Amino acid sequence: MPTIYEVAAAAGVSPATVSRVFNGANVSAEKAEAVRKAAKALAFTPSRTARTLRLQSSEVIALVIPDIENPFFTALARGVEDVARAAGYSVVLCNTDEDHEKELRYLDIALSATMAGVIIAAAGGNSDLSGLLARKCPVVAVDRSPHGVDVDAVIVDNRAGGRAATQALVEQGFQRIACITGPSDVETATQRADGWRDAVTGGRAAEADDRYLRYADFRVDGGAAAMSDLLAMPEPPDAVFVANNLMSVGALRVLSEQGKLPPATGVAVFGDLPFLPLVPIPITVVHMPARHLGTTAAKLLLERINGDDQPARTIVLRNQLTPVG
Amino acid sequence: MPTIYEVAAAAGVSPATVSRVFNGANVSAEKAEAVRKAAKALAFTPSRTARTLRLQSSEVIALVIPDIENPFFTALARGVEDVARAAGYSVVLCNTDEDHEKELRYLDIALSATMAGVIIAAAGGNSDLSGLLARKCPVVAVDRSPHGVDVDAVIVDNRAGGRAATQALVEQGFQRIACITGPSDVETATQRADGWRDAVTGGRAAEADDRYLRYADFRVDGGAAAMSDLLAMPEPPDAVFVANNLMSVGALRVLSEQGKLPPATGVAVFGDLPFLPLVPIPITVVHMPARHLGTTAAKLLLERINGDDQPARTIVLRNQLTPVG
DNA sequence: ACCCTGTCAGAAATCGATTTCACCGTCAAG
DNA sequence: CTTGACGGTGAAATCGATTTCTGACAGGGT
Repeated sequence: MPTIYEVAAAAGVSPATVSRVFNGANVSAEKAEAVRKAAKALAFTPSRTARTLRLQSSEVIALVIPDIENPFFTALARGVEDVARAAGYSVVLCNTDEDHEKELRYLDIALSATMAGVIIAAAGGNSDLSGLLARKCPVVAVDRSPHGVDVDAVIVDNRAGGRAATQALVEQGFQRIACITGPSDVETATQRADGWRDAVTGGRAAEADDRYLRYADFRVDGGAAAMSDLLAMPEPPDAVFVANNLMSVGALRVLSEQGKLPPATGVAVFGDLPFLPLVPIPITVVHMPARHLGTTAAKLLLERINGDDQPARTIVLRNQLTPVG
Repeated sequence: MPTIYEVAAAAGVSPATVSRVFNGANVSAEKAEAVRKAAKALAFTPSRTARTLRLQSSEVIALVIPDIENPFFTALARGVEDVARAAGYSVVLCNTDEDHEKELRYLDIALSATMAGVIIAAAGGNSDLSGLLARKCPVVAVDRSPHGVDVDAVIVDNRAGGRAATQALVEQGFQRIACITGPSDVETATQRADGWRDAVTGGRAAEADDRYLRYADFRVDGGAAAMSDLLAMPEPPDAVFVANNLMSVGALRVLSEQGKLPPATGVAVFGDLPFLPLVPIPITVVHMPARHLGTTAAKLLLERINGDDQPARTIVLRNQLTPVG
């Protein structure tokens, strides 16, 4: 790796001048030309590390997500990426696997590498953003807003979505509507379950319908296990609201195995499965604007990076109910 | 961000001693204790940037992939991640979107941030790894081995897989077997098509069967467009070999729309669709060991990082043919 | 003539951690 | 009693780019 000093020597100028050439300061035309030629000849690339150390900030933003194998989060990542790179920033993806330890490690890296900012879909429960906030590192929460800390957030109305999805099942005439949701320490999971509870109890007081509620892990196998469990009940449900996309794959798989696919069983899902709609199975889907969540979060973050310090905002995007199949 | 100097001052020692405490060198018990206490009190985290600058290397490896929304690559990423973090490395994901410019930019970053190494599934055509190689930055190619450069590679036997998949269709009695493959400048695409050609021509000389060959883009919509195109032929194919997972989604979607789903049409796919097998559609799948590709590539890279400099190796993993549905 | 302003460019300080070098004790071997 | 080895420590150099400070020089106004 050639350095700025070698370029300077080759061009017969000082390192300061080389730096100025690359940063658009006042340099005479001849020297600028000489520097550019020397730089090309040496295949010089300025060291980002040195630059970051000196400037105490880089043009990299960290995107911290809990499950890289979930298409929802990858679509969201694309949204973040599009906006970020248009503004000259690079995005590095960090997969926490819903694990607080991994999450903390990545946040630590973001901080000690003085990244420009962090967009985070927090792993379950109480993510520790105190380090970032104490150092005034710009943070935007997306999809899930971490417990108790006051940061910009871009979310959807999980309760309303859960309610609408469940309501659709009610209107289709199903009687015993179960709910498979995510970990009880993940906000989106409990809120979607709340929406389900709203709809099944209707105006009436809540009965003991939590018999039909299952907490799983937002993953395929968890959804399958919960579905099996529900179907094994003495009085099994005749419909199910599944609180995320991956779990619905597991649930449908089990229903398929037991010959109870829709329309025999009512199914409503929170979130899209981009690779699902091959075959006409009549299910209800609450569409998640994944990419928009990402672009919006990225825009907020860029504003913060550029010095905006108004009080934290929460942006709630709409999600649409669409029957599929 | 407190620095090592502030910790040193608080603990009443020199910065050198603080560094030694954190790097396991010889320090007396009392001083070590004092340093640790001061560091805790100040919430000190050593600056990775400064460390990287001084050591001229970091514990971060870059994983460069062409499509983050393809489950194959995210599974591969999980494999890389597992191995890397077990060895104390962090992984940053870089999505090139099959775009050479983006790819080059990320490789440039990897270099100028002195990352420990790069694992790359090259965007189509001739990826420029010369910068990395000139600087002796460890590189491992995965899934696709870049044109002309001699680096470690972990791949599957695309031609054999394509042949086996197509052969299965032949044995099922289909007569006019089409092929939808990826961009013609992506090695895996042409190799899989070669395998298809092997099987359809059997022992005989190749006829003009390229009428049934379509180059698409390895994405859902491209697969759909190619399938539509094929079905609009005067003598449409009665079976199709689709060279990657996402395109098969598009193809199946079109077949579904036209009421020609398997078994009416024969379908064989190169690569798994984790979210596909909900409904029993009889298709043939060439299983891709995505995660294994990732773990293997990561292991090779770690060996290189640790100084192994034997000649470049190519590891070919097996892929299994499995009928599904 | 004199001063002021502005442009251009180099020397040197700076960012924060690591590491070499030098030095001081202490203890064991000769 | 000397020599050497070794553990412990700090001062200072180092990694590579940026930026302040400073000075040289040119041109314009009075």
